[in-house]
Amino acid sequence: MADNDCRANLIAVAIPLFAAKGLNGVSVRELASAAGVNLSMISYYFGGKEGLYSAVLSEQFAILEKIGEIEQMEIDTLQKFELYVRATVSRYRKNPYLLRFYTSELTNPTPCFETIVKPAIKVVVRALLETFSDGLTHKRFRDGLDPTDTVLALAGMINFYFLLEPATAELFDHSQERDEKLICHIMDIFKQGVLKS
Amino acid sequence: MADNDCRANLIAVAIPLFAAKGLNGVSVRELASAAGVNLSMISYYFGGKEGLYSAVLSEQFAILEKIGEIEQMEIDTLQKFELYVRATVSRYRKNPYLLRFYTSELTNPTPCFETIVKPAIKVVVRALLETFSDGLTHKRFRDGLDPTDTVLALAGMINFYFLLEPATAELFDHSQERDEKLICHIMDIFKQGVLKS
DNA sequence: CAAAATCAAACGAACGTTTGAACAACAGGA
DNA sequence: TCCTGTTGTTCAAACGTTCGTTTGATTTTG
Repeated sequence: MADNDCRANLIAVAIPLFAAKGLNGVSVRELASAAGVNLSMISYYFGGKEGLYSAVLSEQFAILEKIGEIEQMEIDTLQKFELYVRATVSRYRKNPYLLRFYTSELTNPTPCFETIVKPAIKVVVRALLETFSDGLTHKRFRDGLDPTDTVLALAGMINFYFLLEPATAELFDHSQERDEKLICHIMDIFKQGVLKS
Repeated sequence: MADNDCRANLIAVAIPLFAAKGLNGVSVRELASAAGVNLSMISYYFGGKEGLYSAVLSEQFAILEKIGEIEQMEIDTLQKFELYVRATVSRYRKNPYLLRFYTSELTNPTPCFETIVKPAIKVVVRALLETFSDGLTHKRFRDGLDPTDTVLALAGMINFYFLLEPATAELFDHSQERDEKLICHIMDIFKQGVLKS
């Protein structure tokens, strides 16, 4: 077995298992046999099951930090918001497990919530809030909008769509082919609402 | 101890415990000692830990079924949507644990997901979809809106706000006093969007 | 006194972790 | 080239603990 195959294998098989069943739903024996390694390797490389879980979460949420860069770009405010939506969709497509860890930690937090998840979420929220205040100074928005409610509304629209997928897969078409339409619809509702003008 | 105190006590203490830690995160000993009863009472009354969890979920999601009634009302389509948002907010305020079970089952499903959670979600989604098609026939909406994306957008805005609370409580004011403002903001964005007209 | 409810105790199974031996790779000294 | 000691990995086995459930006796109820 090559240099870090054992360690890398464990992380690779741990991602879908932890995502599907949560930290308490997977045993070290299940993880080890799925990776084809001895179960003591988990303690050897990660200091225990929670260490492996923590390593998985660090890797997963590192991707999320890049959202902060959008705010720095020299583009229109609404394009920034659209970029955020597009980045979120492609992130969930590339990594179908991130949202599971995301919401699992929100509802049933482990020690990783405070150290890994919460800071990552704050980075995203702060970037969205700054983008909104950026749009306010450019007078792109109508009056009376609350910054918090507005950015959470946008984030909610896109995140909830993927969160609900396990329950509504038979009801709706959640396939990747519809993503472009979905993005346009969400941005349309965000920008213009649903009323007849 | 009165007639069903033991059984009722177990359900009462199980709600916050299961909501916070999930099915696998709570032990029967923790449940029994929190309820002040013998741990064998769980098997006696519910046939096991999963039976108690199933009883809790049945009770929690029974509340959700009432959403279907909104669609039957003889009011304006947009008032129906607002009623849905208001019912959702007051439901989460009255029962702060429902959303935890909701999202916990979505991300880390137990056997209860197929039997209890999924059907309850479908009832809500179907009611929202019918309300939307109701609005289409009354020509209340602008053209080109996708039914699915539109109702999921509304549901996402309101649900995500509460889902994110554990992570953003220090960043935002999630207090009950802001609920009325929140509802108005969400309905405003849903109806008119954010752009300057 | 029968039936239902409650209890302390024990059950076997599964849990996460640790142990000490076995193994591989590789260095420097003869 | 061979030997040898070291270091880093891997392994089967066992560790003590906790798990969910069951048992059989005891108490409460009608």
